[in-house]
Amino acid sequence: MDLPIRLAKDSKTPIYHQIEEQVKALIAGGHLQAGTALPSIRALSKELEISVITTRRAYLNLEQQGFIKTTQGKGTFVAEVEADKKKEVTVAAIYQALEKGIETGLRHDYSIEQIEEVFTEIIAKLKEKGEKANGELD
Amino acid sequence: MDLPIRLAKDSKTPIYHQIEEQVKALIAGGHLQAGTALPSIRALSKELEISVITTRRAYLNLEQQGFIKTTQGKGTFVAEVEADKKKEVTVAAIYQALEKGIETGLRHDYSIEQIEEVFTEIIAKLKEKGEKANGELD
DNA sequence: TATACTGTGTATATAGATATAAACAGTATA
DNA sequence: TATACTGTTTATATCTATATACACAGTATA
Repeated sequence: MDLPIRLAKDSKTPIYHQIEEQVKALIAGGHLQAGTALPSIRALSKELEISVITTRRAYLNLEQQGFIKTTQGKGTFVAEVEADKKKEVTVAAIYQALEKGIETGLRHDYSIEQIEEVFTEIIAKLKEKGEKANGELD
Repeated sequence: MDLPIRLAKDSKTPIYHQIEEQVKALIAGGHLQAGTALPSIRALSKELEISVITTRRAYLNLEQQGFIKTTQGKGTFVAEVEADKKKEVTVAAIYQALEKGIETGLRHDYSIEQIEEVFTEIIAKLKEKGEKANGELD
C-alpha cells in the first residue's frame, strides 16, 4: 500500500515532520480508516528514498499522539481515533495553515482584498483542473 | 530600530530561516525602504534572545539574495531592490503560502467550499479587529 | 523449519542548527 | 585617543536530523 505522501525536498521542515503531518491529515480526514495497515518503516523509507530511522521517527511520533498503533513483527496500523479528535485536528490544521497564508500576504503589505484575489485565483485553478477529486495540488 | 519580527518557537523551521523570510517580506512589501538601517546582528540577537551566529546567518543569506547590504564597522542596510523583483518575491510568497493552506484543507478531505468558509472566517475576524492596519495576526 | 517480512535496539558517522566566547578590524563620536 | 558601536573570523560545544549497518525478537507463510 502506497501512502500519498510527498516530501518537499527544498523545505526547511524536517522530513520526519512532513511525513507525520501528512499521515495525520490522511487519518483525520478519513482517507485512512482505523485498522488499515500502513507501509512498514522499511517499505516507506524505500518509497521515499530516505533512511529507516527517519520513517521510524515519524511513526513513533504518530503513535505517541495516538494516531497509529505498532506491533513488533506485525507492522503498523491506523488506530481508532475519536471523531471529536479528528475534527479538532482537522480544523486546527486548516485554520492555522490558512492563517499563515493570510499572514504572509499581510506581511507583504497586501490588502485583504488582494489576498482574497490570490486565494480566489488558486481556487479557480483548482476547479478548472477538477482537482477537488484527487485532493492535491502540484 | 526594532524589526517587527516574531519567531515561532514551536516551529520546526530553523530560526535563521524565519528571520530571513520575515525581513524579506518587509522589504518586498515596502515596509523597509532602501537605505534603511537594520538592527545590528548583536542588537537583533538580543532583541530576539538568540545567538549572534543565528542572526548573522539570516543576514548573510539576505545579503546573498540581494536584499540587504552589509559593511564592516557601519552596519547593515536595506539594499536597492528592483520593483520587479519585489513584486515577484511578494506574489510567489503569498501564492505559495495560500496554496499550502488550501492543500492542507484538501489533504484533510475538506471540500473547496469548506476551505473557502474557513478562509472567510479568518478574514472576517481580521476585519472585525481592524487588523488590516497593523498587518499582523496573533 | 527456512525464509521473508515486521518492529526494536544499538552503533557509528555526518551535516545542520545554534549557543557562547574571544579576538580582530572598521566606523563614529566625545 | 578612548570608548562604544559595527561586522568578521575563529573556536568549542551541544543538540537535532539523518544516513548506513547490524543484530535481535516477533509474525506469517510455504
